[in-house]
Amino acid sequence: MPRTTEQNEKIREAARAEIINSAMILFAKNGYAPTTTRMIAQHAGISAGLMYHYFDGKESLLLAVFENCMGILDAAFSEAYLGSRPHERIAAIMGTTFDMLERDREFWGLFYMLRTQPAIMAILGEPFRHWTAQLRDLFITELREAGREDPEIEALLLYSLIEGTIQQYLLDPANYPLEAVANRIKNQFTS
Amino acid sequence: MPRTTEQNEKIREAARAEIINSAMILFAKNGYAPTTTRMIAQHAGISAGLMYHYFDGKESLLLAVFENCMGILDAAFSEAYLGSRPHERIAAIMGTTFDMLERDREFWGLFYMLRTQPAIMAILGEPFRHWTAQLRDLFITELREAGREDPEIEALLLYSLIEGTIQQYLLDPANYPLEAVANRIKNQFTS
Amino acid sequence: MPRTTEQNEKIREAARAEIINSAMILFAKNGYAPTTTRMIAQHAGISAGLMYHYFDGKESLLLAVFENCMGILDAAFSEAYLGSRPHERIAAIMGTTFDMLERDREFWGLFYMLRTQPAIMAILGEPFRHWTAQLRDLFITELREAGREDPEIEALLLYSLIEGTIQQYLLDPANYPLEAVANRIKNQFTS
Amino acid sequence: MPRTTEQNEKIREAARAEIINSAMILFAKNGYAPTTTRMIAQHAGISAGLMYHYFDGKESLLLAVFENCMGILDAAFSEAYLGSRPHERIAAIMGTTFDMLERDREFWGLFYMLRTQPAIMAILGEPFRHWTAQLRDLFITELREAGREDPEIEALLLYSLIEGTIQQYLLDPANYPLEAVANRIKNQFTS
DNA sequence: AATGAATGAGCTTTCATTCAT
DNA sequence: GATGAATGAAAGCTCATTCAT
Repeated sequence: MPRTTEQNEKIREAARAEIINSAMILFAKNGYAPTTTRMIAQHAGISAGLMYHYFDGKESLLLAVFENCMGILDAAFSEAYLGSRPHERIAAIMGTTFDMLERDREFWGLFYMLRTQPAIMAILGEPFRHWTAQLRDLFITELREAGREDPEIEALLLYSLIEGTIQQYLLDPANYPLEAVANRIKNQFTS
Repeated sequence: MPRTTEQNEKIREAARAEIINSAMILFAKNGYAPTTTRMIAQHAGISAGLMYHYFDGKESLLLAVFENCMGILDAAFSEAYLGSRPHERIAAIMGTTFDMLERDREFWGLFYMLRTQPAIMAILGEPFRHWTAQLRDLFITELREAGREDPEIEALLLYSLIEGTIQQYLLDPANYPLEAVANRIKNQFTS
Repeated sequence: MPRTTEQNEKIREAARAEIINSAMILFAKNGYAPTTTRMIAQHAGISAGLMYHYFDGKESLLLAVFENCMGILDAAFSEAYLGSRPHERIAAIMGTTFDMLERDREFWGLFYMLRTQPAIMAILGEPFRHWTAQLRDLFITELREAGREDPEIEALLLYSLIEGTIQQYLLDPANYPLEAVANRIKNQFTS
Repeated sequence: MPRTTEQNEKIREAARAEIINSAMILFAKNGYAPTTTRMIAQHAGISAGLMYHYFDGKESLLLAVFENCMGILDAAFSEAYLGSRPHERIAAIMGTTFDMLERDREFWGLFYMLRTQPAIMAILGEPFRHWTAQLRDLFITELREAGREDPEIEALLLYSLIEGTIQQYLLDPANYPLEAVANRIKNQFTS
């Protein structure tokens, strides 16, 4: 008895997700180039060839991985945004960010690994810049409404602080006083 | 009659430098893995095999490249440090950093590309962490002498600001107001 | 629909055998080092890469070749042993050996080529010494039961005669009176 | 002051001998293919390029090595031959052979390694066969003069015994009763 | 005679991808 | 949808050999 279209769709979706998930884990651990498609297939519990039913190739999978990253961040930031009141949004987003950072370092390692690769940015640079701009605009709006002067520059500073902090934390998580730094940043921008 | 040791030394030094330089340019442009040893040799104007007279292999060359990067930064920062008076050192180092950034984006792209690659940090992580710690200590000393309270945390914030700013500038150099941001940071930490 | 495990097993076994066979022929003809993996693949009628699905590398293939050699000899000697009565076993084994020698010189050329290579004996020396010892013990038992005095030394002499004869035959098969020599040895040890 | 022709000749001869000697040692230890010309040059204490003033290439050096081997054997056998009386020559040559074997295993390992290599025998097979024939003829003459019947076959048996014994000794020198075997062979052929 | 920097062909090996089943 | 045998381009690397000095 052949499967129904619906069942097939479910299988497809689950398999796709599993492949992306495996790729994320392995890319984060080893980097993009050193991770072979076979490693991904094995980790996902499928055969080497099946990957090509779901993705056009390794590069296509990479794109999906990056989109997945941005999707995860979007969801988290949207939730933080919607769940917070005006003037508290920056704090909410920062809180979410640093919570995620502590919970899932690999995710952020992957994220920064991807965005510093020339080959990857050549493909994904534009969507990423757009995504960045949106978040920055949100900061600007919040800072302006909070009555800060020069909110454009302030937003950039805030963005730099967050990114820089993430990177330094990742360099040596055991010894970095993430909480103290996070609090200091929050105080500075949400007074 | 064979060349003198001195002549050979000159040849060797020039060739080594040329190879490292070519590798830096190509790694910065394409990333480490996508850059082949043949590409490097061709760019350096030498044969494919000669690279292996000078380096044990591609990984060994990468190490040399990273050391070269740190050497360049050390030289620049040392000069800034020695050429400035106490209380002005942070400003001097920041000035040097942002000047270098504008003059040679590729260099910084390479630098951040290297330090976000798991495979690379597995080799170079320790020296890099050490190097980072030294710079941070310099910041702490300066901030303490300037009478700032909590200089340890402040130093981390400063470090984050600089790193984050560099990365955002690199994401979209044409539209990033580097000077304005740099000035703002300087004002904040050298009041 | 994918192949069944059984089908795959058949394919694998056939391919493995074909690769080993090709390697034996080419190693025998050219020696180990001068035979390239490409030559083996071409002779086996497969692509250059497929060899690496079946063997870990060239050295691993060499090991398989040697094991195959010993397996062939074991099978032949076992048959000779089981098919002969006590006191006739030495003659049976010698007969088998010299028959094989005339039928397949390359096989023996390969065998002696392998066991005189230092790099190869570094890997295969131990199993080979063990294999040799077993055959010698069989000789000793037979000679003792035949009532010869000093069967240990006699066994060594017999072994030397057989090996030395094989090597001299291989040096110039057209002119070597193998049969006469073989008969003489048989007479000497099975009187 | 330039060197005299004579001095040059001396230097040349010494250098040639040193290169051959180094090659013998390294070929014996590693085999022909795995030994690089650089290893030989280094062992001989000369530069990589200089070897090509003395030999046309690696293969040419190999030829010289084999000729050197045969020369060493010739010298030893000639001495044994000339220093012994008729009817004692086989004993003398065997004595010399087994003495040399115990004193310099590597030499014999090299010798058998070379003569079992197809690539080498393709070049050196003919001279070697000739050399072998001469020794065998000497055996025949001696055996005939000693009144043995069928001296041609006896000579082949003797040759086989000697070669086979050498090879088995080399396989496991520590445990092989060389002296006992040698005595037994001597008794058998010089009664 | 002597050096060692330089060459480049060709090696083993890897791996994204295809395809018969 | 699923398998894994098969492909072949291209990678890193070695090494006999050449050549300017």
